[in-house]
Amino acid sequence: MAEDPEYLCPVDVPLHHLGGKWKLIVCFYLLQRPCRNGELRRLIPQVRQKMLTQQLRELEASGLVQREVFDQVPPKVVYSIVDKERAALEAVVYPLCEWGIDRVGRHGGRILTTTLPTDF
Amino acid sequence: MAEDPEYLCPVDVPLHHLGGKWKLIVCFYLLQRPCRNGELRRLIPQVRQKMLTQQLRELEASGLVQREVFDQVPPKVVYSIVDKERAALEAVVYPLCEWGIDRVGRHGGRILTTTLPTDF
DNA sequence: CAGTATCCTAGGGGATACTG
DNA sequence: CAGTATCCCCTAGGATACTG
Repeated sequence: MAEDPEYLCPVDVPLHHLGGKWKLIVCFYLLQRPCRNGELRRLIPQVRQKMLTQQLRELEASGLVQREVFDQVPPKVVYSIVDKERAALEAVVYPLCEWGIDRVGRHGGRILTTTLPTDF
Repeated sequence: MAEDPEYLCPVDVPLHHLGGKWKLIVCFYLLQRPCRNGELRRLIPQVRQKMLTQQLRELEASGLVQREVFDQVPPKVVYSIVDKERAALEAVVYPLCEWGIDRVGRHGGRILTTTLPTDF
């Protein structure tokens, strides 16, 4: 995540910005709608708070996710996809989703969550 | 890489099969044309032989890459994308490439290799 | 040429506890 | 609620050497 890094080839770029263990999953959910910290934790039960925070910060540093703090008690923080990056991000995440769905169809496996519950 | 794994969400699937440090990069080059072991090593100078072999084996296990051995001296081994998976793989790798190229255009950075030299 | 076989370490990431 | 702060483990992956 250096200033002006050199990438070996084009796919190297997304690898640097989305390569974390949880980043794509977080983006998958945030693309559906903005989420609070606790929502993301419930959507991704296996992730630890530390990791979630870290990955969110890195996505923020990449300019893909924005963090909005509401100054109130109890605290409220909402994460969302940066508007300007949404289209580009969708163009990369959706094909990944389709590949995933297509693949389990042809090779087996089970996908637990495809869409995000609206009232989560 | 279990038999019939459970995936949290659709992007989780590509994460499991393409999530290695070098897999996407290897696929990027193999999508252009079949390559020998040594070619891949020269194309990806940072990768260690051990890692290259390991990632290739995992791609093979995922049914994405096939390994052809020519029984001759000196040995010749050619890796290539499995025909049936090519279209699906392209549908996911190309958008990643475009995102990469688009992103360095808008945010800075330098991509060293975009296309593979034909006579490599 | 195309790999194994060892050895080893950095840091990614888990668990638990605490705070504004 | 939304996080830090520690501690610690483990394994992905690096370095080096050897082989059919």
